[in-house]
Amino acid sequence: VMILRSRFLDARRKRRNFSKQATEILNEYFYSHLSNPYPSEEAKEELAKKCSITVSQVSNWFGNKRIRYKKNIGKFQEEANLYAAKTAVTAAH
Amino acid sequence: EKQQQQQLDPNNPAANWIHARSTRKKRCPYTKYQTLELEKEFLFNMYLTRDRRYEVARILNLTERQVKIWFQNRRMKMKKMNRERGSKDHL
DNA sequence: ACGCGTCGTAAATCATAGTG
DNA sequence: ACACTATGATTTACGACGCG
Repeated sequence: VMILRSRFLDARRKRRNFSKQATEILNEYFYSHLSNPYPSEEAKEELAKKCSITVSQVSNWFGNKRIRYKKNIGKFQEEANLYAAKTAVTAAH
Repeated sequence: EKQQQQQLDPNNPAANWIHARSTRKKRCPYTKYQTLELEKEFLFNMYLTRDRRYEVARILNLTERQVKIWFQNRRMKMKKMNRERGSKDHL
């Protein structure tokens, strides 16, 4: 019984990558708030809803993104430019 | 004081959100045995008395501070699990 | 002031998914 | 099939703040 339980709990680590659209939304927020990429609880809830993921998953995503971005800004330069251009177009309306 | 730059420029690392205390101890994963014993203790009681904390720390060769923090983290984990278990418990 | 509580996070690590 | 990398989740360790 304990074995079955532990297997079930370990299954939490079974994961699927987020959808392309979800990643798109998260990246848009991240790069448009690059000076302070810390969404409020409310912002997290909104992002979670738009991405169809949980608030915890949004927190995980930002935690991972911040540290990985910081660790290698160069690697994300292209991505940063892409989203900067995208939000610029959106802002231009 | 530090001066903040703009975020509009992609060339700008835009980094005031770089914390990291240099004095912070590097995370060291606990052994299977340590974790198992801590879990058993947590099952017994979610909150430690000072005496139990001293004993657990001594037996597992951890500092009292590490044990205290482990319990704090464990309670947060339980809270998170309950939160997710409550919103939808199908299966 | 002390000391332990929660909350949010950094950083490292884990485990698996994705890719060439 | 098999390395190797990307990515989401979990695990230690604190800082900030609250309360008795």
